[in-house]
Amino acid sequence: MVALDRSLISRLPLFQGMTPEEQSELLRSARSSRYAKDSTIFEQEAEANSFFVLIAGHIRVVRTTPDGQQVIARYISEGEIFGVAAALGRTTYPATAVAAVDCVVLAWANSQWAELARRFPVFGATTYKTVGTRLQETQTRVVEMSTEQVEQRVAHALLRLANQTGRKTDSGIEIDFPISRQDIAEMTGTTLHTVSRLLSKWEDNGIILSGRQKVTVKDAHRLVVLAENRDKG
Amino acid sequence: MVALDRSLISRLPLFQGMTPEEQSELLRSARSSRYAKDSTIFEQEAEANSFFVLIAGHIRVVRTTPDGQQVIARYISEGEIFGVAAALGRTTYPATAVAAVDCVVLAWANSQWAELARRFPVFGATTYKTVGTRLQETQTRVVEMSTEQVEQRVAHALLRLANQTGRKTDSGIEIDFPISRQDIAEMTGTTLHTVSRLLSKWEDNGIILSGRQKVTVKDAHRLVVLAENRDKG
DNA sequence: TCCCGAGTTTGCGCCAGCGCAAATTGTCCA
DNA sequence: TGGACAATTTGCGCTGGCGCAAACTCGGGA
Repeated sequence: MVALDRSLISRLPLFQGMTPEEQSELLRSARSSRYAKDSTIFEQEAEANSFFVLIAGHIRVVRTTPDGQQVIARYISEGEIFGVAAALGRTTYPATAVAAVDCVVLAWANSQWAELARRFPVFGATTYKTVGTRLQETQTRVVEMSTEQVEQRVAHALLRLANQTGRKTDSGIEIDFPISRQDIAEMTGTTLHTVSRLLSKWEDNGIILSGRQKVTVKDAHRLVVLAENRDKG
Repeated sequence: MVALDRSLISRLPLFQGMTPEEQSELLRSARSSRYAKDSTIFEQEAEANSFFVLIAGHIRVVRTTPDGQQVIARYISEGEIFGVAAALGRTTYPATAVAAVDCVVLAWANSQWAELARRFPVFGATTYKTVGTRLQETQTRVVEMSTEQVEQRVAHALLRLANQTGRKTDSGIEIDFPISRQDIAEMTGTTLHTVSRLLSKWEDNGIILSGRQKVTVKDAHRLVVLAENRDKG
């Protein structure tokens, strides 16, 4: 359990449009915890008891196939709600959530969902909207997997990461958490080898900078061209 | 506009748990229409004014890429709600909905959503649950596209169609609406040529029967083996 | 009934990207 | 400071499935 200042959460969009009193009340009904890098918040197939809001850090949501292959469903950023499929009728978590860096998380029991959604309509509405948005995004991903080459998909993935979690540095936009070639492969449906080859090429071309578990986008514009073009780069 | 008997809808799960009076009221606030085979219910990118429930028929939901390629997002069956992404915060439809056969559809103005969800909590709850389920299903599809071979994906797609919309005939389970090789290709991220080759092979092996825009699953069990096996069939 | 066109089948060549293997490099910990 | 290990890079050969092209075949409308 972690003591949380209200100021930590009042900056998050999810809690905008609530009075300070409401924010405090919402906070009181939650329990908060820290998760160390690489620790698991919840496990696929486990009984879903809680839903969560990420206060600080980055979380990787992973689906594992029966034969052990992993696919990254999405990364969760600060202020996002997650583990809610359960609040929408599921009884088990459909994926595993792992802290990509040290994280701070708020959790509520699922049984509180109806009550909270009633008391804080903004909260409920935002959640439904979020789920709708994720459905759209996931369908977009299906379209990409169906119609694009690997190079385009990887370019798209990097651009998305840079937009959502990018941190401006003097050499470009750096992805804000450790991410391996394998991770990128699991986001795009390819192998770490192919990702490595692509990143090497792009680094030679001055489009990105990369190191161990690190990618910096130097020239987003050219990456967009790669992502959209149907020809070779 | 089509005159609708309440008995037409009272059998649908979506309207279970409502009193006959509520059902009638819900019906009165909707407008109903018929759509001929191949006609469009709504178009991708168009302003989203309404959401819908399919009363009879089958609807194909399609996403088109900027360069004109199509991907089938899903098929809608009787009793399902669709075109709701708008009710969840979007202002335009993310896909195009086309009648796969002659259809009967109920429609409500988006502006009625909040009111209806308030008056008929079951209706709202079912919808949110549906969206959650579709998110799961779509993510499953991403996993399949990432980890499975084309043959397995096509087998999975056929099994899903057979389960959801299959009609028992004396020779097996027949998919209940006209579906072309091209359609199956757009569901699985491959080409009609590859689908055709697979179906031919499976027909030779006695697993399916197929004709023009028609597929009948004769031996679902062997299809499951193909869908799950990592080896060749 | 015949004809036309959409839907389907099938052959052939090719290549993007995978699988395997081995070398290389950065990082953390003792 | 020196391993030791994890992450990354890179070479090489192979193949699943795509693209193209052509032939074929239903089914419905004139």
